[in-house]
Amino acid sequence: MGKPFLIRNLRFRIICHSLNPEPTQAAITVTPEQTRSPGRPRCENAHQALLNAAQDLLREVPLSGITSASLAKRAGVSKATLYRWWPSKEAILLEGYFEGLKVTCGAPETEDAMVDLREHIRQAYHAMAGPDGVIFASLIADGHAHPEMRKALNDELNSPRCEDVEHLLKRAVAAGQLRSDLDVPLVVDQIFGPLFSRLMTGQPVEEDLGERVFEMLLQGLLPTR
Amino acid sequence: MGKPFLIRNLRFRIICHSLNPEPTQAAITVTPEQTRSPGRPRCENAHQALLNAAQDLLREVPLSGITSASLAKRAGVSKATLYRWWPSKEAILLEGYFEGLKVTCGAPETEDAMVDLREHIRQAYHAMAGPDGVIFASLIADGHAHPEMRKALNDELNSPRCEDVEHLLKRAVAAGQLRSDLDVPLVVDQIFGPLFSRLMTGQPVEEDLGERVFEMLLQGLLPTR
DNA sequence: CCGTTTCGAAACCATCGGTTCCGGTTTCTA
DNA sequence: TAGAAACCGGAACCGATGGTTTCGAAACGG
Repeated sequence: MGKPFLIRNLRFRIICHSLNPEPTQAAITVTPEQTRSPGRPRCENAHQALLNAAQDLLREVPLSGITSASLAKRAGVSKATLYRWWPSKEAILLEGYFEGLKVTCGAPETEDAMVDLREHIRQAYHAMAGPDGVIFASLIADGHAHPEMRKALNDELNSPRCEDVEHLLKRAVAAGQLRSDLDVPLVVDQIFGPLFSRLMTGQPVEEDLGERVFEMLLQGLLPTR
Repeated sequence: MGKPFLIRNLRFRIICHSLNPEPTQAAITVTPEQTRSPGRPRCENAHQALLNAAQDLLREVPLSGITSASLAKRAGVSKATLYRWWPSKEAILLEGYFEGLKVTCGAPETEDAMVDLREHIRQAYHAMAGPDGVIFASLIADGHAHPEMRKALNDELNSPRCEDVEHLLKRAVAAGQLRSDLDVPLVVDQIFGPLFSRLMTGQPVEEDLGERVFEMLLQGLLPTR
């Protein structure tokens, strides 16, 4: 309950996310080779095996079917070890998920904010089409029962992504490419809202959904004036 | 797992929903007084007490904190009785939730489809501002682990509401009040998307969110031409 | 009075998240 | 070389929970 919810670290901007095989370079560096404490050093194997197991299981079984025992077993590690390094099942699953994210540091900002915006949205939606979206949805759903998890997901994924889009929107407004009286945060909700509604009600996220959403948003619903 | 997921009944169009005290008239009528089977008659008290307990607990404790035991205890009823009439905790919670919905059969269709649309959206968002929205969100989230629950929620709440809006949209299009080339289902996602994104990420749903969403959708993001 | 169905209480079972204990191992330091 | 310190795996363990079963008692109709 009141337990801390530590994710080992991660400090990078995530935009397009999708579970991918190659691990990211997000390892801790606790002051490089500081007075190494005595005793047997932690077995990095076990650590990585657990994180890999988390990623694998997230892809293979529905979140509700993953148990602490199955995690440990899959990693070939004892449950005790798991709980020595992570405070909860959610914590390790989330860290595994984060570790597997494809970190695509958003379209490299061309001169045209609208181009960036379009590409950004396309990528975000694209990453959520298919099984990866279902995983993300499960985690978000689980956040309802585990506030720390929700916070981590918001802080590390949702908020950064929203801020990026806000930034692009403001650029576009400044360039006169969008209305000057936009309620920017609301536009962000408009952009990603359909993604959530699809994911949370179990409807499919088509590949081109993001583009269609954005196009419709731009034009508006009123008849051409 | 493979258990049936029966909700006693309910066959009404729900538009604006929010837990309210007065129970709806949704009782079964098994062919009025058909050959009454022998044996002790079921205690309607216990039934209603359980449904009430479900509604009360949904309002008082987070979904994840409601247990089958607490339900039974609150209703002053044995757990065995609960499971005699409902196949799972989720089933009774959902039925209790449905029973408590304020059934407001959508704005009585004026001549102006746009007026109806606006009112419709306003009501839907209004019902989700505040604690009722959190309850709905919890149930949707829980649907991720319980497919039958998701289906029930979609069939009884989400889909009908979407169909209503689709209908209104088509009317507005026919009346020339909206673009004729609209992707209607996508517009529906646009309209309710922000509601989901707010609910699922734990952000507040402001009272006027629906109106703002709709207004922005109508105008579009492009500078006035 | 009997058969049938319900009810409540309590015991019961399996699962799961999480902890604890123990014996054994790997490292550092003295 | 001897601790001390930290790690590991295995297994027992705990408490909570969803769900079931058993049993005796009530409520009905015939």
